[in-house]
Amino acid sequence: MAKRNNLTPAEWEIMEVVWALGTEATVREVLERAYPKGEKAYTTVQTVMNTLAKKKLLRRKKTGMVNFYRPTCSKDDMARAEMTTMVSRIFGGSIPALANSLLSLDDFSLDQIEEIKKLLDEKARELREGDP
Amino acid sequence: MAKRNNLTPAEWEIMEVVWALGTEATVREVLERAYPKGEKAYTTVQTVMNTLAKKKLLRRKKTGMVNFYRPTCSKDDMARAEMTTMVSRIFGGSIPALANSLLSLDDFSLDQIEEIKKLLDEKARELREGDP
DNA sequence: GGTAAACTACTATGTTTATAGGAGAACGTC
DNA sequence: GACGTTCTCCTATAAACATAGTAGTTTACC
Repeated sequence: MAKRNNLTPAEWEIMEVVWALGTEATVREVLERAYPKGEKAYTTVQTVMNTLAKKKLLRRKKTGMVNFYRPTCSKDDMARAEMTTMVSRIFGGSIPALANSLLSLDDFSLDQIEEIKKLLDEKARELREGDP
Repeated sequence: MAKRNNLTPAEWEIMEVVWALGTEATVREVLERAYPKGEKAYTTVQTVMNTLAKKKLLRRKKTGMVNFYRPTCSKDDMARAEMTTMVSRIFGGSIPALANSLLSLDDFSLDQIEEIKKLLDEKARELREGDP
């Protein structure tokens, strides 16, 4: 597995847009999508995207004079990585402990609980069949 | 000013120990518990604890010449806050989305699934009794 | 072929994080 | 009552983060 790269809030904001844009994106595209009212400068976005490239979360390829950036991993992958970090830092590696905290976040309806239990059963079945 | 309070890794490390120590703690106690082999300097721990006090996560009270620090919130509270931040930043505010990501973590075991199902049952019982 | 637009690369500033050293005050002990 | 220990407070450094300006290069158009 790759190395431990956690994203800053600004980096997340940019990555969200890159993921949303699909295959690849230029600085200008990201800028216009993320900050249509000019909330950030072109060069700011550029700098963030370059540090993301340095962190190997975007791959940069120049075509003509323009750099195209393409994500090296999916948002799901990144989310999982972030979750893993959180589980280990905050919940001592215990996913149930996180789940417990999650349960107290919001009031869950009985329906939601049932639904999650179904998901868990499904996952359990997968696990049993996957490596018996 | 808004209460924008997320903990850095170093701050978490210190808070963990303070919580573990119980009611209140001095810098030296935390130092000895957290870094028994002198991995960090006394003043480093002190600085972190002071920034935690500035962030209102520890309350500082001087008795004689010694400062005693006591947490202003529980670890659970803090974990919840962190989770909330994460849910909104990464999962667009959707707890189910987070749950889904959680389920795809690869070190998810059958035992853990059982444990979480128990938690869900408990929560469901609470809901039925508390909210008829 | 000159000019404006868009782009890149490099650099800069201010802030936060992480770590720690030094000066000086208070306390216990002999 | 001087001495060493332990504490606080203030200050300092280096790295990372957030934001952006400048200079110079390429392209597109008239």
